[in-house]
Amino acid sequence: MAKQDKDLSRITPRAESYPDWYQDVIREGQLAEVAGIVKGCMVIKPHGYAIWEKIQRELDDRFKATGVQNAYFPLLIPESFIKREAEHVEGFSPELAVVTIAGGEQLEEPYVIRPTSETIIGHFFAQWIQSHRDLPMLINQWANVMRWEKRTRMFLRTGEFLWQEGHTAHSTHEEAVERVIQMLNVYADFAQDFMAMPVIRGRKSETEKFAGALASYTIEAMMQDGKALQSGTSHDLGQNFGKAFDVKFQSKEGQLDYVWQTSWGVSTRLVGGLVMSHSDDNGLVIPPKLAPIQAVIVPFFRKNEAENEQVREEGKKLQATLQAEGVAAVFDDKEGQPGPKFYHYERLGVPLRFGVGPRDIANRTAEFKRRDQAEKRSVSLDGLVQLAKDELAAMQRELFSAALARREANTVRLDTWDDFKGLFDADEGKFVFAHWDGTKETEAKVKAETGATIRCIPMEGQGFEAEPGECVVTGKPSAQRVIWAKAY
RNA sequence: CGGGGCGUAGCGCAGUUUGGUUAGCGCGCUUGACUGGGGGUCAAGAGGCCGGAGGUUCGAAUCCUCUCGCCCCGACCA
Repeated sequence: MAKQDKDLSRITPRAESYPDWYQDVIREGQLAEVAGIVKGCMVIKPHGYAIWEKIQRELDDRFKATGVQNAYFPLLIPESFIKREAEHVEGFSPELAVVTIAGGEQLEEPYVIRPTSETIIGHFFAQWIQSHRDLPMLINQWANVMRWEKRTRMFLRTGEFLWQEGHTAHSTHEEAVERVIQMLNVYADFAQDFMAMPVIRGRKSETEKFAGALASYTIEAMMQDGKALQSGTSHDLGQNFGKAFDVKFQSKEGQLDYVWQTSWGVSTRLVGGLVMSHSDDNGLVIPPKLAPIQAVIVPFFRKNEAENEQVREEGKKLQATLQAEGVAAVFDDKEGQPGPKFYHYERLGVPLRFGVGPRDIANRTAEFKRRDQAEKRSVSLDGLVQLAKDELAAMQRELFSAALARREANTVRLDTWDDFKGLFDADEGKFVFAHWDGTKETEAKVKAETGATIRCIPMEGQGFEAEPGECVVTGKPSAQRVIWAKAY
C-alpha cells in the first residue's frame, strides 16, 4: 500500500479498463509480447508457449483416440486453389498475404500463405482417395496460419497464429456430420474439463458460418466482461470442396461420388480465453491441469547460513516429493526476498504456493496459499503432498463452477425488443437467450443497432432447450431461442 | 479503411508551446553491505545517434516537410 507510487502494481484493475487489464495480465504473466517489428504479430514467450504445449498434447491425445492421424501440408498454397470454391474465396480474399517473388524472380502464379488448408488438403485427398475403402480419411495438422487482420489483439486475433486443423473425408453425409459433432464434443469436453472454461455448443447462423461450409458448429465461452469468445469450430463442408477439388471415390455399388468432408480447429486463441476466464486483478490464474508450473516452493531465508541450508534441503525435498507424485513443482531458491517472489508467481498464475522457513521446519509446517483464494494457512509438512493433490483438484473444479456461475448469472431470456436493445445500449456484457425468425435480415438489423450477433443456435441438452415463440425483433414465428451477445 | 493518441534508457514518463551547449525522473538492472514470514534500507554504478530521412538555423528532442511504426475507438474476422 505504501508503495503505490513506485509503479509496482502494474496490472490495471478490470473495473478500470478491461482491455488494458487483459494486455497487462499477458505481459506480467509472461505469455507473449507484441512483435512490433512485424505488423499484427506476436512473440509467444516460454511461459505462454508451455501452456500452448499442454493444450496441444492433451488435444492431440484426444484426437488420436478417435482415430485421427497427424500430417503436414505446405505453408504456401497456389493462389488458384483458393479461388476454386466460390464462398471460400469471397470469405478469405480480404485477409490473404500473397507471395509474388521467390528466388529473386517474379512467380508465374503467386502463392498464398495459408489462411487455412481446406484447398491444398482437398488437392491431396483427391490423389489419396479412390475407393470407399480409403474412407474415412482422418487427418489433422498442427500448423501456423496467416490472416491479415485490420485490428489485432494478443492471442484473440493476430496476423499469424498457431492452431490445429482437422480434415476428414467420408463416404456419406451422415458419417461426416457425426464426425463434426464428435469433434465439437471433443472440444467442449477439453475446454470444460481441462481449461475449466464452460462452453455452449451450437450451430452458427448462415452469416457466421465458415466460408465454404454447409454448416458450422461452435463452442462459445463467456469471458469475464460478458462478451462471447468463439473458442473452437467444427464444420460440415458437405461436398463443396470435394467438388472443387474433384475428390471422388467409388462406392461398394461401383458408383462414383464426391466425398463428404469436415474440418475443425482450435487455435492459440484459447490462451486468450484462458486469461479472460479465470484471471484476476493480481494477474494470471491458470487451472491446475493446464498450468506448466502447478506448485512453487518459496524459501524464507535469514542471516543464519546454517538455518538457510536446512531450509534449502527441506525445499528441495519437498519439490522432489511433489514431482514424484506428478505435481509440476518448482523450488525457487534464488537470492532475494520472498515478497517479490510471491508477486512473481502470482502473476504467472501458479496454482499453489508453499512457503518454508526456519519457523516451519521447527514446527513441521509450511505456509500455504492457493492462487484463487485470498487467505494463507499453515499446513503440516507431512500430509503436504496429498494436500497439494487435493487442492489442485479442488481448484480445477471450483474455477469451472465459478465460471459457470458467472455465465449463468449473466445470461438472460428476453422477449421484447425494448429490453433487448436497452440491454445492449447499456453495454452490458450478457448472453441474451431470445427468439429469432431465422433470417439474415433480422440478424443484420440487430448487429447494426446493438452490436450483438448470434453466437450460436444451442444444441439440445445444455439447458437451452428449443421452444417455439416469436422473434424478439420482428414478431414473426421462431422455432427456438438463440444466444445473442457481443463477441471478441 | 475512417476517427483519436503516441514514438526520448529494458519499462513507464517529463522536457517540445517560448530552439541554447553535460537530456532528466521513477521503476527495473549491475556490484557491495545491512536485511529477510507480501514489492525492505543504504551506497556506488551501467545504460540514449530523443522512431527514420530531408530541411530551416551559428545551434534542433524542440520548428517545417516527408516517411515508418505502434496503441486505442469504430466498419470486416479463428
